[in-house]
Amino acid sequence: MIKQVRPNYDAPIMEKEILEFWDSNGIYEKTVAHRENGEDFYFLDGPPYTTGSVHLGTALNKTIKDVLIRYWRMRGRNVRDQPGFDMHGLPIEVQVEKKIGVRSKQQIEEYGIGRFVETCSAFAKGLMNDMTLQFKRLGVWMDWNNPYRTLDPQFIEAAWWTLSEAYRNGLLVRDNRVLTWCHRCETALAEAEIEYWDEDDPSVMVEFPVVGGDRSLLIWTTTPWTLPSNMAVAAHPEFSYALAAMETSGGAKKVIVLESALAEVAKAGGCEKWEILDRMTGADLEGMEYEPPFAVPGLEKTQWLHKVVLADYVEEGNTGLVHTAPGFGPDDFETGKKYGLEPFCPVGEDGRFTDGFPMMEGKKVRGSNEALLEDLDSRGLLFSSARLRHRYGHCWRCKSPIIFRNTDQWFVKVTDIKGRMLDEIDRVKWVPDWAGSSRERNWVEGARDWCITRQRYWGIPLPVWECGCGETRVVGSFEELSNGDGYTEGMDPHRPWIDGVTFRCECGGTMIRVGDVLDVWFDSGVAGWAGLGWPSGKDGLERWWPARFIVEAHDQTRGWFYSQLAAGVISFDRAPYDEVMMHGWILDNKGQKMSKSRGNVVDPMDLAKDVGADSMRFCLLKANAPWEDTAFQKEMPRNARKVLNTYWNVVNFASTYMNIDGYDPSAHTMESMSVDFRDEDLWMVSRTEAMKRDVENALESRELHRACRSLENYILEDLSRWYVRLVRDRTWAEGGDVVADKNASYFTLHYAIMNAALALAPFCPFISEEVYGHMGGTLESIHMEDWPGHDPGLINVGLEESMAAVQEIVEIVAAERQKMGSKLRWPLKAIYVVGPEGGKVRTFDRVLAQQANVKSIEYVDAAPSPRKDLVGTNYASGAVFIDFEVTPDILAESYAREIIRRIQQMRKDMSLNVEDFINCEIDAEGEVVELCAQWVEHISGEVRALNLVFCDSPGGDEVRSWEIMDGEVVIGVSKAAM
RNA sequence: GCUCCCGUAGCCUAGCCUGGUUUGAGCGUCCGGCUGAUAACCGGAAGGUCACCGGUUCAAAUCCGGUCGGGAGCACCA
Repeated sequence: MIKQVRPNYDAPIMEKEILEFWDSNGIYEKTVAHRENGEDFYFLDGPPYTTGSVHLGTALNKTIKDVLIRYWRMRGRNVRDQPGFDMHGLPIEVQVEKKIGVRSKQQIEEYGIGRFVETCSAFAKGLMNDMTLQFKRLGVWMDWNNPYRTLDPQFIEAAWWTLSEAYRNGLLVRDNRVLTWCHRCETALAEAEIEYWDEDDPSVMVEFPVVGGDRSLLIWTTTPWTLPSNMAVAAHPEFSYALAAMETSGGAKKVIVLESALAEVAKAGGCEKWEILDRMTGADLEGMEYEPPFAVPGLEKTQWLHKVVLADYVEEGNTGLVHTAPGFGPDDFETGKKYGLEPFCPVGEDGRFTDGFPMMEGKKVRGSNEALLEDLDSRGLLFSSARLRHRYGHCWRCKSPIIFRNTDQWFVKVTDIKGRMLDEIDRVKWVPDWAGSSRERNWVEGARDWCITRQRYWGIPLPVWECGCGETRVVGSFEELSNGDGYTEGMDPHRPWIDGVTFRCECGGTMIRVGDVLDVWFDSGVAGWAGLGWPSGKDGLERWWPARFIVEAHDQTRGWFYSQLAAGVISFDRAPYDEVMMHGWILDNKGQKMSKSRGNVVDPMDLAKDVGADSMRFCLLKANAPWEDTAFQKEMPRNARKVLNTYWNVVNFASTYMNIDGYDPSAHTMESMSVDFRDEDLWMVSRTEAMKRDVENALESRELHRACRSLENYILEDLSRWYVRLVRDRTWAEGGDVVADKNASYFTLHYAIMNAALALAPFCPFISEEVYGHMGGTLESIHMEDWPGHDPGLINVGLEESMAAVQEIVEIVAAERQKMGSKLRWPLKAIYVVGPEGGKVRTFDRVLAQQANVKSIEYVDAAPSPRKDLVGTNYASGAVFIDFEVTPDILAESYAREIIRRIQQMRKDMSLNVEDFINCEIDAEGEVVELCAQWVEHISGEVRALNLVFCDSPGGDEVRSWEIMDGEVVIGVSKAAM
């Protein structure tokens, strides 16, 4: 049976009720169970980092997932929809540090690693719960009671297993390299963890006096603090260098620099003239020995120490001679290796000088710049000193400037499996195609070995144990771990507890775990099997793996798309997904990234509170192609709400009258109604089938914006603005002879509303549920329904063309009326449709007459002869002539309709029910009364008046004076006693 | 320097793959209308060098090449 919906679309309240309905009736669980025999479909959720609050981008992300999952369920699939959360890592650690008031690793260790890790864990879980509530409010249906969490022991075991596979295949190695380092977090950082912005730094040229000569090599640097670690000077073998004599502010100098840089160098040194004394190539300089800028006591003298070496990365800028500190520069490190220079790195993990450089021991490196420069200056070695603004890297979490440092780290040898990864990119389906063929491919081609170790606490512990004898063991399961000393059943595998587990080495020594934890980017890379309980159980993997579909924002090209690809190739020699969809970001209205510091953040929860989650979802989806970034405009949610509100109004209209007439949708079928359909009903059915076809095609091609636009167009144009307008009269017709015709319109209206609800269900799960429940849906929830496939046999192109022509003529008539000052309420005498297209229009004769409000329509081959009151207009496939002559009959009908309109307004103002009867008394000028005489019966019928009389002083419950066509009319209305 | 995406009205965009009426919508603005869906709704008007230049073609917003601008990523940043 049909239940009337509440008159106003109050989405926030309605949605809360639906959430409550879902919750207390276990609708989600029942829907999942409903499909348990369907085809298995492994959807894999990319785990959001537990920040505690869902931003618009995350909302879009989960909305896309929810839409597709609901759609697949409607298509009968048994979708695995476990959500995930990324819960380890530096971001949580940094927040916890702030919370408990510590600022360094040393303080954390004093606080106790165990306490610290437990705090991180509890903190992350709390944030996860906050986010879960927000996702639920947005209508996202996932298995919220059973998320995979990267902090779970089972998840950790899966990561260990993957690393042990990597080790077994020679893809996990320890290496000594120069890497980006955060001195505050005291850990290595990956390139992805570095944020760049401008920083003011020294820009200095320093003289390195050549041993046994009167000249100096001139180098340029922006990091004076690396000078104590200088071990060589690099020159390009083919560049041309010059020995030049200069008269500088610091006195007469002889320097060796790149010849082409002489002018710049001289300018920096405050000298206008110079003389070139000699020329040489870089190769000629090789082996030239110089005095290091700082005396470093412990530095072992080797063959190439403090000599000019050759390197072809040297560029033709600055002095052309590059200060080389193998402990602090990736290139320097490589050069050092080539020349047998052991990296000298007198800087600790905390970014302070060690006793390796006693002069500055204990001082922060960047803070030592000035003192070092002063020292150089006092010795006459500072050739020039300036400041430079340049892009500099910073730690993504604590914003400290990063430094380069030479350390031991563990690497996944991505460079060894690059070929396989690229093959897999080709095999996987990417949406859009270029996300894979260009973007992901481009990233993988340029990828370097992946440094997966971090010197921190809150993360998956590196499962590597080492013995002093050089023996290494990589643990791949808890079962293997249980063989260790110090293992206890059910122990938390996090630090510090895991650090207490040791293994007996074959040499008799003790194997101790390497203290590092994993880069959090590695965590989520193994989600595809970690969530399935692998490796401790294999059923899940065999049943579900690999993931059929994943979808994330484009930043995951180098994040999750990549980490999964690498982990998948390592573990299973394939990409762990079949289809990857990429989506864009939600930016602010100017196209800038939303961020707290910019103060331009829009909170999805506010939108849900304001216009409802359905409107929020709909506006995000319809705004743009999913893979494009969207500049969020504040009117977007309001516009989306307008679409849903219009739909709601249609349902309100339909449910009101169907309810009054006791219409039972289950008593009719398309077949049984077929004899009663009017052509406009068949037109509406045709439009409905086309809409379903379009929405389905768009869902299959992941063009969700097109699906939304089809729905919007259907609801606004076809259903609301046209069909409802057409069927109004039929809806309130009364009497036995109109029942069949009315039922045909009800059936069609109901069919349209229900199909719209079904097609809308994945996108706007709340309003569709509410409508379904009120319009006689037979299942407990619309989300258990099957997808409403379309019937091509019901699509009638000819009928649609006819209707389009009629709509066009109605628009023309309306436009011409406006020009002529003729209200739609006043009937027109006639219109003439000229041209061969008349036949098309004729199908909808009645519709045209009614909607344009014309008394007569004539189809003619040629334009009628011109006369007064006849106006002609051309349209797409013909012409229309409108006869604006006002006859007494037309004037009478116009008056009648004006009066009807006023009485209806009064009924409404009096809050009468649609079914109530009234009595009317009307006072008007004699001429008007005369004209209306023949219309009294019609007026009475339209306004449900039992008695309608003209008199001099009208009375009633409500009396009002109106101005109609320059004359005064007084109308009195009373509710009639029944 | 390299790669990718984007550029259509004041704003946000459709159309581009697959060339073909006068480039469509929405928002905003102005004017009007309608109203037994009504704290709604509808119509009309103004507003476009389809970023620019060149090419292919009978025909280019659409295909090709280049330029400029915006964004993202890579490399570099001693």
